[in-house]
This record gives sequence, C-alpha cells and structure tokens, in this order.
Amino acid sequence: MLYLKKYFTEGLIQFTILLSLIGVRVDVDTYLSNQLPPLREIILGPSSAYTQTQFHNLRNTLDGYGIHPKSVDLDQFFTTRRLLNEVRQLDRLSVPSSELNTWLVHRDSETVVSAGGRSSPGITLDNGAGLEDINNIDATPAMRGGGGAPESTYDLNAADSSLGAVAPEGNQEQGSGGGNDDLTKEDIDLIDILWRQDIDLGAGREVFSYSNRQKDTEEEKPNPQDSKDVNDEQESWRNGINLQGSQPVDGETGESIPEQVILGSQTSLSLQECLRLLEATFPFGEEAEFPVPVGNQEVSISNEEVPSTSQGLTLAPQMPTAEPQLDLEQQWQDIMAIMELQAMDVNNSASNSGNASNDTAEPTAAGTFGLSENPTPINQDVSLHQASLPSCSQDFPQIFRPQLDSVSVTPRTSMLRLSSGNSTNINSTFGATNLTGVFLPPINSSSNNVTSTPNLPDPFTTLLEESMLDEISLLDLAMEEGFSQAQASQLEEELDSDSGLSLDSSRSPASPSSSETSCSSAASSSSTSANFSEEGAVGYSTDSEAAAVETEEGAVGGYQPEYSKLCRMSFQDLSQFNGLPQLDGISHNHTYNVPLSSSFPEHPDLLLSAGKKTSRDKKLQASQDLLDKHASRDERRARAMKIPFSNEKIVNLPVEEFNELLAKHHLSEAQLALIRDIRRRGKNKMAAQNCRKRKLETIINLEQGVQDLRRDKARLLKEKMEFIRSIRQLKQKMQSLCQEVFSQLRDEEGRPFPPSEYCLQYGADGSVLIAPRSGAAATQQQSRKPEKKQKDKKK
DNA sequence: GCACTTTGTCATATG
DNA sequence: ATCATATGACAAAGT
Repeated sequence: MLYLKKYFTEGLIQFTILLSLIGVRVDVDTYLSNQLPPLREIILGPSSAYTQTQFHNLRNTLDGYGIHPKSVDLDQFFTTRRLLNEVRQLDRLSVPSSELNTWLVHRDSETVVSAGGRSSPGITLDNGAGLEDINNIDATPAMRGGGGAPESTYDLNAADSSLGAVAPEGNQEQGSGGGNDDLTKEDIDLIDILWRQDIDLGAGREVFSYSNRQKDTEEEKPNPQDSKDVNDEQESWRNGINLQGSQPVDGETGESIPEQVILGSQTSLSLQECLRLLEATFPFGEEAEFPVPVGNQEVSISNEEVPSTSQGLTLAPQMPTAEPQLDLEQQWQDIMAIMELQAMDVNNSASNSGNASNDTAEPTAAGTFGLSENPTPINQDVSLHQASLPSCSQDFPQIFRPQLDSVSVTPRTSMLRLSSGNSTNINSTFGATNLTGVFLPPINSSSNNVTSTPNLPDPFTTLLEESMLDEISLLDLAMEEGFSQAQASQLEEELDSDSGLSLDSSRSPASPSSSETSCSSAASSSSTSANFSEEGAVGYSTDSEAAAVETEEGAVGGYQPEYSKLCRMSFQDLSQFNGLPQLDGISHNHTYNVPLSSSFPEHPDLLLSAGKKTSRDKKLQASQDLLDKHASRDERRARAMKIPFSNEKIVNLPVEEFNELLAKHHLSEAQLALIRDIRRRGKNKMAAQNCRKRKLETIINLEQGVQDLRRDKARLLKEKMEFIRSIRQLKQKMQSLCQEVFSQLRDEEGRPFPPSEYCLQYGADGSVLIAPRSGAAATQQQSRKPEKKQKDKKK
C-alpha cells in the first residue's frame, strides 16, 4: 500500500509537471477549496488540527464522505489533503524560478525580445535565476522544438554565448530589427561596467564575455542598417548631449523596447528616463525655490511636459538635522512597493501599446521592472555644439565628491536624514531635490567606501546611499551566507533540508498511518452497518467477542467481517484467520496482563472449562483460546462478565441507543459498571487515536507551512537582490548620464561646469537645474558668475 | 538488552 | 451538573 501510494503520488507529480510544461495550469486549489478547508489555514489561522470545533466541522465539509470526525477514516481525507498539497506545491517545487514556464511560452510566440528580456533578463538571470535556470535551459531544448529553432535563449554555457547587449543571431535572422542597433559605444562601455559589477556579485565574467559581445557586435556590423543606426547614434552623441538617450534597448537582445525598460538588463536609459524613474520611486514633491537667487548662473534643464519657469536655483527644503536613521528595511519595502506599482503601470502600458511583449509573461516584479519611456527626452536645444566631450573620467568623480571638506555644512546635508522609513515622508520632505548623486557609483559595501565612494550632500544621495549601502551590504552578506542568486535554488533546498522535520513524503510519518487507516476507511465506508461506520470505530471489539455474543444476540454478527477485513491493525480480521497460527504475530495486541480480580479470571476459558465439555465445545474452546490471545482486556472482562452484547456496541452506540440497550437487559451493577468502563475506555481509545492523528497532521501541516515560508523567504530574498541590482544599475546609468551632461555643458563663456562645483537638481516638474554646490561653489561664485541656463528638453 | 514506536488507559481540561 | 470529547502523561507491548 505504501508503494502504491508513493507510486501514485510520484505519478501525479510527474503528470502535473508535464501539464505545467505544456502550459496547462493545474490549479489544485480549485478542487481543494471546494470541499476541503484551505490548507493554508494552518498558517493563517486556526486549523482543524488546532481547534476541536473545526475538526468536527470537517465532517460538514466532507460532502458525501460521511466520515465521522471520530473515525480514523479521516486519514483518507488527510492523505488526500496531503497529496493534493504536494501537487499544489509543484509550481513552487524547490525551483525558485518556476517562471521558466513563461519562458517556454515566450519561445512559442517568437517574440524574442520579450522572451529574453521580460521574463528573464539576462543579467538578472545570470545570477538571479540561479543554476536551475541554466540547467533548465540546457535541459529543455528538446521541449523547445529542437536545435533547428532559432536560439532565443542564452546558452550560458556555450562558448559563443550571446548575452547582454548583443542579440543572438537567431534573433537577427528573425528580422527583429537589428536588435543591437541602438547600442552605442557608451552603452557598451556602460554595460561592461555593469557586468563588472555583476562579476563582483559573483557572476562569472565568462557568462557575458565582452569579447563575445564584441564579436557579436562585429557580426552585426555587416548589416548596413545596423551600422547605420550605430553610426547615427554615435554621431548624435558627437553632435551634442544626447540627453534624450537612445531608444531603450533590451540589454540582451539589443532590440528596442518602446514602452518599458528592463532594469535587469543593460538597458540604455536616458537621463530623463532615470529621472522619471526616480521621480516615480521617490516623488520629489513640490519644487522649492532657492531663496537666494543666483541669477544667470543657473542652468535649467526643463522637461517639456512642465516647462520650468523657475529662474532661481532650487533649494531643498530645510530638514531636521538629527533625525533618526531610516529603517532601512522599511525603506526598502517602500521602494519595493513603489517599484511594483511602477512595474504594474508599465505592464499595463506595455500591453496597451501593443508591444510584441508576450502577455503571458508573468509580471514578476523581479527582473521586469520597467518604466515608461520618456516621451520627452531631455532636449538637446542647448548651446552645446562646442562640446568637446572631454575625458570625463577625471572630472566626473568630482561631481560626487563629498563636501566633507566644506566648511559650512549645508542644510541639505542634514536633511538627508529622514525621520522615518516611510516613503510618504519622502514626498513631504523632498522638495526640489538634487539628484545628481542619487545614482552613485556602485557601493561595494566596504567600510571604507565612504572615502572611496563619491558622496554628495544630497537627500536622495544619502537616502539611497545609506539604504543601498546597507542593502548592498546585506546583499553581500547574503551572498556570503550563501544567498547568491545562483545558489537560490540550492538555498531553498538547504532551507528545506535543514528542517528538523522530515519533508520526504515517502518518509512522512503520516504515510504509515495514512496507508494503514486508508484501508480502514475503505472498510468503514463499505460497512453495512451505518451506525457503526458513522462512528468509525475500528478495531475495538473482536470477532471473537462478536462470535461469542452472536449466539446470544444474532443481530450483532454479520457486519464485522466486512467491517475490517482489510485492516491489519484491527483485531476483527483475526477471526478470518483462526486457523492460521502463523498470523498470530501480525496483530499488535496491546492487551494488558493486568491481574484481574477474583471475579475476573485472566482466562474466561477457565470458566467455560469448568462446565461440561463436549468435543464441539473443545473445538470452540480452542478457537476461543486463540481469540483470547488477541482479545482486549475489556473484551475478556466483558466475556467474563457475560455481557450480552459486543464491546463495539457498548462503545459505538449513541447514547440513547446505548441506554436502551442497557435497559433491555437486566444487568447487574458489576456488569453495568464494566459496560460503562468499556464504553468510556473505548471512547477514549478512539479519541486518543484521533488526537494522535490530529497531532500528526498538525506537525505535517506546520512542516508544510515552514516549507512554504522558507520558499517565500528565498524567493523574496532573490527578488530583493535583483531589485538592488537594478537600482544600482540605474545609479550607474544616471552617473554616466550626469557625466555626459557635465562634460558637455558650457556656460556662455564656454567654460565647463566642473562637477565638483555644480550639481544637478531636479524639480518636480521635470526641470533640471544646474546649481552650484553650496560650499565650493560659494567661493567660485566670487570669481565667476554662474549662468543660468535652461535646457529645454523638447525633442 | 536497549532504544524507539505504537497503542491503550487514566486523569484532567474543555465545551 | 452531566456528558462527550480532547489531550497530556504513563505504561505495556511490539519492533
């Protein structure tokens, strides 16, 4: 029976996996919730395993089952529940990235971009999806239709793997528009930087070999359209600040993504896009004006949506200085929530835009975080034609140079501290915000990165810096603790395995009892005695007793052999094997060898033997000797007391019938006392059985709950790391774009704006202002009057 | 013979 | 108050 059950379970699991792979979602919950109480109630609230009342209510939920709550037949129910639960867990069966199913669906849709970009961005996949993704990818070519199909996935193990900004050849062959067309040298460089970060995170560089990408890039060159686009892009950069940025490019496939940006990939983000993302993430609130006008020193880069009318430098509002540190966890959760909302919006917009993105893609927040493409990129209408694109590598770090050496600590420095982790405070406390340093260079979570990492006295800078620092530190810590995304699946398995409870269903403690009692349930359900089957009493009275009583009360007999003929543990079946002494040892008869009183001889046979013995009596005696060996103490007592009905009746009859039964017979006080004891003990015996089963079920359900929670934890950790990485990539992109801005900005006299002296401030209306830094700029203002420039970012 | 499990029973709590 | 049930604890028997 055990093997049969196990076989059935495994078969069911395999079948469900098969259905899942072909796209059929098996929602066991729908079947389960109709008749059975939700399994998660064990986690979320009182359970039948906890509360007695709900346990009794199970009877009401088992329509058609008719299993009495007291019946051990409930084991069938529990077994079913457990099996269904196992099946239900299949979609999260220790495979953290079960989104792979989505990936397969994408494969069918021939929408390579969305397949590669949305469901599993390569960069997030490299670490995030973990080994199992790779393995699955490797293991699924047969299911994907063979090698003839264009390779839309990233064979991470292949030597010429196509990853990152380079679209696989198959993609190009499918006329996806030269996926990498829009990638510029800067993009590639940036991607390379980001890859290095990923390498820092543990991703092997070989996963996204630059040489491979270069090679693939070169392979694209022969495409005249591609090269033209690239050239156009580069030329646009040469001609001035390309603040509008190129069309967002899917990092892996290189194909343009009109409506969304895959943060998990190396997407080309314009500065404005980054800003919009940041605005969505950290709403700036109303723009505040600097009380101190700086005249024409200000350069304003305004968004066309809300043309900036501000003529002065935006000044961040005063902030309380000694605010407590943000609750980073809460902070992160806020960010996550906002990001999820953003992702939802983008998903909606993407679906509305009729993008080629596959709708079947699971909108998993991780990896598919997106933002609306900026319809109004930063305008190039700035007198930057003379921009010489100086080497920004030296100047740029000064942008983020902390003003620690600044004598006057500006209020903005102190306003970095938010009073709480609630993101709503960000709305209220951040007016015009200098976001120049929001996207800081990657913080490598080292203690000395304060000095090594450029720092800006900016609210968001500090906000993100602190949070990201800690988050990334947590990330690194998590990495150290084995939470690398590549090991996420292993983590889950480890988490599961370190449970003190056995999670193996084949070794589940419920299995033996389930299998045992499942037969009892079958026997019970097939019982011809409705009364007794409803009571569900199994294995209390014996056939020996029934046989003995049958002579006195024929109505009792008849049902017993059917009642438990399949039950190994019940004593009744022994009556069918009276002549089989080799089966004596089968029964687990816990008959107590309690010394009986003089009125209760140990072997009632002795009483019988006292009478006349015919040969027929001797045969009966022999069989009863055998039966007595398996009779319970109460049964022997009952026989000794010549109780005129079976113990089963004594135990299982309803109170009324039981009283009627007692009234029908004229019984002595001793007999009545014994009968009541028998009934009490029998009831208690069943109660104990049920109690133990419930206890077992409780343990199993708790075990399942722990398993589920651990899976959720691992999944959330994975998502968290992916988001952290995405944000960091955004910061990188922002840094790069700011670098470009500063490298090409010139005042009226043609002098550049040193990033060390100026910073970008972003208003709520989308305007971008170049404001002098408070400390260093104050001195600079003496020698040079900053000019106010307004950059109309109309495209 | 020992450790562990299973089962029955008792005492008690609870509804 | 009584009864039915649940459950912890214990012991006996089995493995």
